[in-house]
Amino acid sequence: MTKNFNFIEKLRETGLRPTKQRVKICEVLFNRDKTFHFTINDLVKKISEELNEKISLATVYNTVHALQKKGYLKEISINSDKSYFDTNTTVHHHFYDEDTHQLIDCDENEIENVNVKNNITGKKINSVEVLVRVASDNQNQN
Amino acid sequence: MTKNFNFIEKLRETGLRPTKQRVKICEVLFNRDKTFHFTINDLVKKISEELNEKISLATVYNTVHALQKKGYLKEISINSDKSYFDTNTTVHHHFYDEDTHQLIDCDENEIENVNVKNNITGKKINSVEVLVRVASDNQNQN
DNA sequence: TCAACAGTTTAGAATAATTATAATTTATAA
DNA sequence: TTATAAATTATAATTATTCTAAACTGTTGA
Ligand SMILES: [Mn+2]
Ligand SMILES: [Mn+2]
Ligand SMILES: [Zn+2]
Ligand SMILES: [Zn+2]
Repeated sequence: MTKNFNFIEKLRETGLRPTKQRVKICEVLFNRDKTFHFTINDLVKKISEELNEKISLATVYNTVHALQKKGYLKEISINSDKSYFDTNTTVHHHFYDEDTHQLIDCDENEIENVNVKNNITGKKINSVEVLVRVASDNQNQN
Repeated sequence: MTKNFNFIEKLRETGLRPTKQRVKICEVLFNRDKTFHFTINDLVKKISEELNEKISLATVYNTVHALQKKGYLKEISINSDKSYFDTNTTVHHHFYDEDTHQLIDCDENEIENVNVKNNITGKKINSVEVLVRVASDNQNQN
């Protein structure tokens, strides 16, 4: 989904009824310039900040999963206690800021092609992604 | 912790009292040749298979976290609904089999050094790890 | 246009992983 | 051996997520 778009048409095209809730969620997610990395909770917060209406938590889950299934969102796992989603659905690499718990896309040219020399027999490679964990310089472990 | 070891001494050295439960868990985890990737549930299952005594779930959680804090275990996130732990605590890469949900270490030479050209300013890189997602060749998406 | 029907929303219950609590037990230092 | 702090345990609490089932809405075709 591209920014500044008629999400009603876009949703209909992919077989999702363009309900009020879905259109609103799409606007929050896709009407932006940069990739958006979010948890369900982040999204719920954004919705209540940017919109008047409130959308039930179940609907936010339903819609995010529907959009993911249609290929408009991608799930990212960095932290096992909650799911992150990503409006950038391409195979790409991330920085993860361990201080702020923020995910940031790597630019194409920041990491060169990762070459996997041997694969597991009988399996095909679906994706090769790099996670770069960063933290502030003055480390204070306990 | 190395295999075939006196875990009583090893635990004491790191300031953990070598209780019966901890020693048993260490034996299950570290008396093996290959890296062990496991969920808490996997470990509980292994314990009840390989030992007579039963160890409470709370103690398994406590011990795994204690060992992790001391640097004998590493937490891996591939799937957001449960935590994986890894007896290989070095920075290394993984294959993740999306069919069987198995994590497998990459050999050193299977992926060459990943070069991160730009970093986020003010941050230091803690780790650079690759996740290769694989699945059986005959894909059946829905 | 508008009824019918499938698809969607919703509140709330259920589930599952994990963490907290608080009483009991154990390891160890004196 | 005893005192004390640390660890274990059963169980309750928490949190993210999914399920349920009733109410509601978007769409289709008469
Ligand atoms: Mn965690
Ligand atoms: Mn998942
Ligand atoms: Zn991203
Ligand atoms: Zn590993």
